[in-house]
Amino acid sequence: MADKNNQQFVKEIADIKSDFPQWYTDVVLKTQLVDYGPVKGTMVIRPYGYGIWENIQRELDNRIKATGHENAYFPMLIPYSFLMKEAEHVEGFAPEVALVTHIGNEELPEKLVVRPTSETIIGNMYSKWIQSWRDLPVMINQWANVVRWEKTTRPFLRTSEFLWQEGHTVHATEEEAQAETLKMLDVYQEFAENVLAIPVIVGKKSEKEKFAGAKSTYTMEAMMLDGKSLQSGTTHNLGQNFSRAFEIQFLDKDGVLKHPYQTSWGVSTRLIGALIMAHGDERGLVLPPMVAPKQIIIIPIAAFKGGVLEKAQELRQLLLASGVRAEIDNRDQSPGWKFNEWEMKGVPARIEIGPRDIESDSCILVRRDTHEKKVISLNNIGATIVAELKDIQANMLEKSRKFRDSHIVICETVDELKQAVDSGNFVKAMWCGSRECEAKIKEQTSATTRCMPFDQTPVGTKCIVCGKEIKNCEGYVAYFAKAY
RNA sequence: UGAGGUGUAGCGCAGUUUGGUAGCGCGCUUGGUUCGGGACCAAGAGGCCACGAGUUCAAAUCUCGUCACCUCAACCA
Repeated sequence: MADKNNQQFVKEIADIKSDFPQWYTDVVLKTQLVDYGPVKGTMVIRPYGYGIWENIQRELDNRIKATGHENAYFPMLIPYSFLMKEAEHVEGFAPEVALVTHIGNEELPEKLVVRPTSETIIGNMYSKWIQSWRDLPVMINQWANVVRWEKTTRPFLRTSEFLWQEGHTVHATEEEAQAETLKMLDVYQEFAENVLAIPVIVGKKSEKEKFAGAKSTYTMEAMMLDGKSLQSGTTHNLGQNFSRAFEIQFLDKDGVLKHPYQTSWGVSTRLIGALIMAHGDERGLVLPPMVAPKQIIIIPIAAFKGGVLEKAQELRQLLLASGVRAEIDNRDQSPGWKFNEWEMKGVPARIEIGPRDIESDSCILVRRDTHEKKVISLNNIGATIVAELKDIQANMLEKSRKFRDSHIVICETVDELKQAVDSGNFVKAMWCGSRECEAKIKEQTSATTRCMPFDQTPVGTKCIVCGKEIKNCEGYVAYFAKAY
């Protein structure tokens, strides 16, 4: 386990703001969340990193089921012809799909794609499953891996293969589909804020940024510590695009054969990247208690002295009984070494227990988020720790929210916008909605349209680019930022 | 694909200018002393110097070629 050069690591991450991607990569690798795979852009998620994903999965799966969805599984290999059925979809995905063309030495009669997303194969099945209005809605979710051959990759943020959850629903009416699209965005937002402690900005994607094949796409955008935006989850209203392409039809109550309306929505292992970059500090990761694989690490001091280890084990049992994920680090290393190791890995709090504490029936608690150190009594320790973890979770969200809110700038000119995004801010501005103006901003500032928030209270009267008057809902309030 | 850079021990690097047969730090192993913020002593293990072909008595080092990776640009639900 203890096989990394930590001193070097601390030096490397000393200046977090000036070289964020490097810091990020180092944190990811040195904390042993992930390893590079043998194929370019693939990653091996190590047990500690996977532990985070398991907690994310559990919490999110509960929420997905609570909103009426069921889990299912569809094949990884999809006939290439399926992908071609929806024009925008194939155009969007074809450049980055991996193809299976041979089995052994024999060429396949039809190429297969390794799924980049499952709308097509699921659409194909839905066309067989759905006949009547009584079959609707269909509310299915899948936990799976997908492959997208991006040109450049970064661990967790953009990898050739990643794990995700994709929901695919079918509804009788357009209204129901739109309601589902917005409901799942709500679920994602609540999850991001209460579980990941990451406040997000939600809204609608521009035409340019929407999902290939969707009628409209909604997003939650999270601000990273360097002021760049990370698209952390999306929900799509697919309209009838796929139901027409895959000939999904149902006989409605009125006796008319209709194409149903569909949605899809997903979040991925990218969320782990979001956690790292939204909460990390100069010592490494900071994980919110809800997703931390270990919530409390107990470090025995002078464990070779009689009674210390026994006391630590007793303490751990008390915490386990209170539902706290607690572990003892009894490795043969100095205490200081262990403190740094577990801080780097982001464990929300640690407990030190040594001969002095045992005498006074207490222990020392050190929080990862505030570095606060205090003596706590061993009496009723389970309840004390549960409350403390709850406070850490809340404090992390609060801290992130303050950071985000203080890095949103309202701008009225492109120059202002450029300066603001260059110094690590999100920009809120008026936009006429034209593709030309959107393209100009990207060209001149390298910032992109992140979303049009639901709250459209105007922050000006003219388009930030072309200066056109915006009135009567002809334009939008939009967020702009550099993005990962 | 455009421009630049790097390949030497598990990780990070020095050595290349001026050719002489392999080094440093961390990590790892063993034994001992330690343990409340990255402990110390001693003894060890570990390398086809990216690959290939030249030049030379002699190549990590010089020449030519190949491959891989990284950064920036471009691309990126």
